[in-house]
Amino acid sequence: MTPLKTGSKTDSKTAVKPAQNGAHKAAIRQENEEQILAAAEKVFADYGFKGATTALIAEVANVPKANVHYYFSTKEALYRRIMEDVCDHWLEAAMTFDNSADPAIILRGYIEAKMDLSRARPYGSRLWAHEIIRGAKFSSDYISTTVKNWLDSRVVVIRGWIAEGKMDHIEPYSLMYMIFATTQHYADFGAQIEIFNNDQPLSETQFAEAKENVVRIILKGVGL
Amino acid sequence: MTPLKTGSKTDSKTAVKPAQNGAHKAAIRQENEEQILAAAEKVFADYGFKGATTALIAEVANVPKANVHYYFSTKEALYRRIMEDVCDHWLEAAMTFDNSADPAIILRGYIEAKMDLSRARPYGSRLWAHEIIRGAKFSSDYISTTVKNWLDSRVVVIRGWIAEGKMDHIEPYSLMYMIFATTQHYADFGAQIEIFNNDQPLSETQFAEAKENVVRIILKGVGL
DNA sequence: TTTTAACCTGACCAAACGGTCAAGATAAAT
DNA sequence: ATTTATCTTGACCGTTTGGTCAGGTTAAAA
Repeated sequence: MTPLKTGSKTDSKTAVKPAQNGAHKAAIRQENEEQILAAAEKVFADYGFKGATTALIAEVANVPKANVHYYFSTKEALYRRIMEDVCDHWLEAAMTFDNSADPAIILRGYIEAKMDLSRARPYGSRLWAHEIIRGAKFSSDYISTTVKNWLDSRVVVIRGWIAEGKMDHIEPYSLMYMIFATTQHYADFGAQIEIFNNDQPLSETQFAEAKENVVRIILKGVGL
Repeated sequence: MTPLKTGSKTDSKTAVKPAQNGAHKAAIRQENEEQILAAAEKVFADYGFKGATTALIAEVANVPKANVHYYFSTKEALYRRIMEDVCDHWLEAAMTFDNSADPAIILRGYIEAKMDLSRARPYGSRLWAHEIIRGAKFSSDYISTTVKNWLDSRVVVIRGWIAEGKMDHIEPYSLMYMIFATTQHYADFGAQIEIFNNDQPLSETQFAEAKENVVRIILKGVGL
């Protein structure tokens, strides 16, 4: 049933890439790390840091448990590494919220970017949810510096729009929390939405419509 | 430091209530159950089902671990019991979404009720979040029957409003998901909001303002 | 007062936990 | 061909886990 993992993997590798200056070893490392990281992201997203087990991560990654510890010294190191990845992706979406264009265009772009991120990397969003629900033990520094600075600067931008009469007088933090909540909801509560949708995941069309609805309600809601 | 728990508790009880037909025993049971349930709700909310430990629940409840198992046979039984309580409270809030009045009044009432519930019982909201993030293992039946029926009936009501021209043509599910997400966010992501709020929990005034902002954005956003 | 039923809990257990390690396998460098 | 460095993993270890239980205490009933 189960083929000889190491053997077959090695064979296919050497067949494709004939040992060019240590490239094979590097490839092995990269592939295993990616496999373990992907598995860990899923398991941590399901059970949180405490509830996740290295044994399950190893099983999902399809490697022996000892190999997980060969590439990542501890469970916490693995968790932190994944949190970094999640934060990097969040920052990418955050970049779309610049100050170079029309408020409606900026907000629409940011909401759509966050919704797309939720759909593309639901495990990352859920992992973040676990992290915050538990009290942001590992990431309070990141939130109170990077994220808070970013958020506060966006709040200034929004206050500017309000002062210029471009949108309604809405407390910017409330608006941003609303965007956070709504966009991440489609990842974090995906299981619930799927049940409501007659046990079917949202289709691409449905998701696109949901995105458009969210954008429309929020933009109109703040007078844009 | 620590007073004799059983002794002092018993004394105060007998002093107040002189053994009227087994009332004392019943009171002990009720008090212990409540203490354990409150502790378990907090611990499960922090760590989820798998991550929570009966030892920690016992510690928070200030009873020996064996006593937890005396009142609740298994960890799962305890978890299910708390989930029932959470669902009951959710149903109460759901009741405010009836069909007897003006759409704006109904939606405002429902949003405010959900926000208030989030603030009054944040642990319940977080527990629910854990449950759904993990894939609704324990509550998929409840969601696919009770909650889905309720939601579908509300969707019909909203479609009625749209047909009558009372509000914009918005996909009702998107709107409801938005309300779910936003109202629960203030409980589930309370730790994050607290950091953004300069490490201070939202004051009553701030929370009231947030509530009003949410109501205004959504009502205006759907054309009410 | 005696009996009975409920409550209480320290001590214990098998299983699962995160993590270690020695010994072997593989591939790069010499 | 040999050495060296990296990758691989079954077996193992101390701790924590959910759950049990015998023996005790307390309060209600007889």
